[in-house]
Amino acid sequence: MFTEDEYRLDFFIEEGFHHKKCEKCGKFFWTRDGSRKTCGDPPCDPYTFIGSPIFKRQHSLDEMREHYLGFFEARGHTRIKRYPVAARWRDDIYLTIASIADFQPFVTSGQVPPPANPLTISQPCIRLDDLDSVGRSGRHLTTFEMMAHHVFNTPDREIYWKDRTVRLCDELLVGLGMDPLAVTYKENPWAGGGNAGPSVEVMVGGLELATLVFMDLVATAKGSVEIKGERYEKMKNYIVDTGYGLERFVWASNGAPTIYDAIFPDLVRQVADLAGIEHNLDDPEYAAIFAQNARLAGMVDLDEYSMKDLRAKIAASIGIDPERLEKAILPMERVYAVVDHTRCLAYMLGDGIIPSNVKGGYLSRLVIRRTLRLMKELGLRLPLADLVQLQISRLDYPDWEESFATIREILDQEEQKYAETLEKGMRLVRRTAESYLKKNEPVPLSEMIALYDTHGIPPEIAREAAVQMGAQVELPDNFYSLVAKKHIRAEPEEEKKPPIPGKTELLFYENPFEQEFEAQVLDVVEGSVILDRTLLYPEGGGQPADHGTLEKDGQVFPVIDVQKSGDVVLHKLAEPGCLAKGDRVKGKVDMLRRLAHARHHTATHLVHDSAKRVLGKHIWQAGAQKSEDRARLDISHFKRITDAELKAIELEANRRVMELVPVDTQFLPRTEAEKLFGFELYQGGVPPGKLIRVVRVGSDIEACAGTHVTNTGMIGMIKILRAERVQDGVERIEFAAGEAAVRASQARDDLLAGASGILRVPNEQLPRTAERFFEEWKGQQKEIERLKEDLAIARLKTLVSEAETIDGLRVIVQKMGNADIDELLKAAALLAEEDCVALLGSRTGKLVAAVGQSGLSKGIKAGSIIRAAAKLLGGGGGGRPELAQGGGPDTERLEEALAAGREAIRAGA
RNA sequence: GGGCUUGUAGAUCAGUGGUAGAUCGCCGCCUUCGCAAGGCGGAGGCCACGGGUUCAAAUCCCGUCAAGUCCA
Repeated sequence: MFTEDEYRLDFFIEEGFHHKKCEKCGKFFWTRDGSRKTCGDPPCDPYTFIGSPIFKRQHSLDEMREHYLGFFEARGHTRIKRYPVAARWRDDIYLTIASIADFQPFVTSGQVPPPANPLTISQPCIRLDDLDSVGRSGRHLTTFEMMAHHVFNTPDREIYWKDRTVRLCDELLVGLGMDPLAVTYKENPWAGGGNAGPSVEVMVGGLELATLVFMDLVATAKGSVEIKGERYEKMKNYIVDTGYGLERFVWASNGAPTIYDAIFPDLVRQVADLAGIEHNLDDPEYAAIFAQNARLAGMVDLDEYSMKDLRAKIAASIGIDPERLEKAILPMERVYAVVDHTRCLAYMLGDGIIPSNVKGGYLSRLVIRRTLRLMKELGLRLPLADLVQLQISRLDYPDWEESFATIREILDQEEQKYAETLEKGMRLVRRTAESYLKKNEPVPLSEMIALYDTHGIPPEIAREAAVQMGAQVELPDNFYSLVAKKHIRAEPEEEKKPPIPGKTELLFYENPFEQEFEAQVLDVVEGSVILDRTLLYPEGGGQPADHGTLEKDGQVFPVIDVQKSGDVVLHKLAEPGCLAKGDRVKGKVDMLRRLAHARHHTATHLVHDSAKRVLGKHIWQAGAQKSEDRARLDISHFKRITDAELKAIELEANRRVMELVPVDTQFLPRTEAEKLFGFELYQGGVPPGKLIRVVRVGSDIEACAGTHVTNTGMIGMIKILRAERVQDGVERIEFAAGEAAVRASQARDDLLAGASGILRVPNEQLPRTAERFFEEWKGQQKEIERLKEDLAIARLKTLVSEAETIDGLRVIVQKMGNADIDELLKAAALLAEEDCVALLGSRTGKLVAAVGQSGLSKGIKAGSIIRAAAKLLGGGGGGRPELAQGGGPDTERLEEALAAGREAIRAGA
């Protein structure tokens, strides 16, 4: 924990702040108000700002954002554009959950300089953790803007630290008209994401307006500071990480009963109107209900508190019937949630998150389906896309309006998909309910979990349908946590190897087609050779490692793998231990392999660019892998790529090849590159480092560390092989480039030639002929069926006439030549209809027995006959009493088998 | 990335190793002035694909493809 000194700032002393301990929660805080006894945070203090705003003037979201950014700009901060809500630069989170997330991990770790220092930003963030509380608590949002000022201090240069941070915050608040006595700064150590530090929560009127974090600790095994069970030690760099809730500032400025009424009153009104709900906050009695609801909901954690208890408490405090309260408030809670969720969707889809059943896309689908359910409950009949469009037209992002046609298509499709899922689900529910109804049992919990977990039917909907059919349903309150329990499992801890120190000079960027180089062995680590310089490309960015050789004193050692670790390149030799530290070697690159990789790599950029042209701007790379003979590119797309689109992409890509476009590569400072080209640079992930390599092929510009050809003409040809759907929302395009493309085309020719050769027709007639053959084959199959039946009928007379009489029954035991099992079955079944007992066999080792009415009444079972007979063929058999089949491999013993069968019949099997 | 589920007639689904079924839809006939309903008859299935186990696979096992769903 942190000592009091961590928080004893000059500012607090100069301003005459009192350092106090909260009477209720025991936490320490700073206040100008000598009479204050509590920390200011609910539940120690209730909301006081509802109906009596904290600030002197009411602000809209845009006004407040501008005021904030302008304030910090005027005080030496550089204004930074927002980052996307899809955190594509991170592999640990899907959504941007805080402004500091923009700068993790490379800026916070010091590997990359910040875009500006100090800086200010208003970052839209999405958090779905409290989804259930949105609309109900009066304060939870899925989407909010975190306004922030950040400082990245280094050992060489401190810009400012705790004191100025708090001063700026205080100045901002007082400047907005806050009563200086109203604010408390509550001490609350912060930890998260492997970092920690002292922090203060800024509380006014019971509302947490901001959190000021002083990140100066990093998690280590043997650190000297312990916070929340983890050990930390001091970092060299220390970071001011602030977060001011834009929406809360606006709420505080107008004192509306809920945050939703404060930040988008117009949309709340519109949606309420559409749902036919009168939402008149000018009515004091009505407004009081919502105000009291928000005040009390603000005091409790909804997760731990049941809605029913809360409602009862609120109803009691206002003095109305809980049912009346519920009736007044429930529809509005849904309206609030719909308005919030549609704003969330505007951001998600606007920033290119394609709904899917996995990863980040799943989160957008989750919100979509939740919103659709809410809309249905409210009786809203309009398309979801219309509501999202309202949100988009309200936000100042012109490019979203441009791409709205795509967003609408995605939403309409999702709406339809969900309707289908539910419809399918309802049929399943009805079948399930029916089967339990028959058994006179309630539908068990395990079925309800399966319906939700496996088929996506929310338990509430399932129950309603089942109850309608008269079935009982078992559905406990903690349903969702029971589902969650099914999924819990331990995360395997991945051990990260520390990077190897040192530096290998990379020669392949400057001289992409040099084949030979000289170098010195710096070290040998675990059988891998580290050189001071190399032409061999280490695996990375979906491009496999170069192969080649290292030569010393005329001895040649093949290199079978090349990997990067930190700034050094490790060359793995086929026979380790041949080279030692200090050796001078001559290296050589396997140029054919390298060229194949380079062609595929540049081709990947072209295919990506062409896909964007053909399919739309929502296309993002979701992964890529190259090899010598093919490459694959995964792209985000919301429906299957059609054959025609695939051809169009192929043609576009080949046009770029034919245009002989030069491939331009250059190293640029990261910040400058981002400014010039935006986040579209980062298709293949975000590389670390101050300088990033920008590869430009015509209109396609990407950050990429791979080796490329210098002109698209060198690719020669791109042949798309196929597209497959790797997940909902992600399509994979496989293709070959250069020689590999030629070979792939030839392989297809071989397929075609092989097929048309068999049918002895020219290629052009292949489809027609294949179809004719298939149709004829089907027809002949039917004809054969019919003939077998006719044959069986024709034989019937002869067979019946050869019947012997055993124990008063007509018994037929016969060989039927090469007849197959179908023929035997048909014949035997017919004989049974004639009231015979039949045992028929064929030279193929198949046996069929059938027993007619009289035989059955004597207790003769076809299965027993078959078992007795088939045993002699070294096989087995079985079936029903009236018809059974069997057989075995010892076909030459058929006579004996039939005889044994006859014996079985005689014995009354 | 992990879990669960599904693929059978045009549609919805039965079918737990032994001759592939039901309902709706479709076609024909009967009935009717005509339509709907009804009655009788019929067509329509590489049981997703490829392997394996077995005397025998829609059914069991493995893989591939297609799809649904929950979670991180």
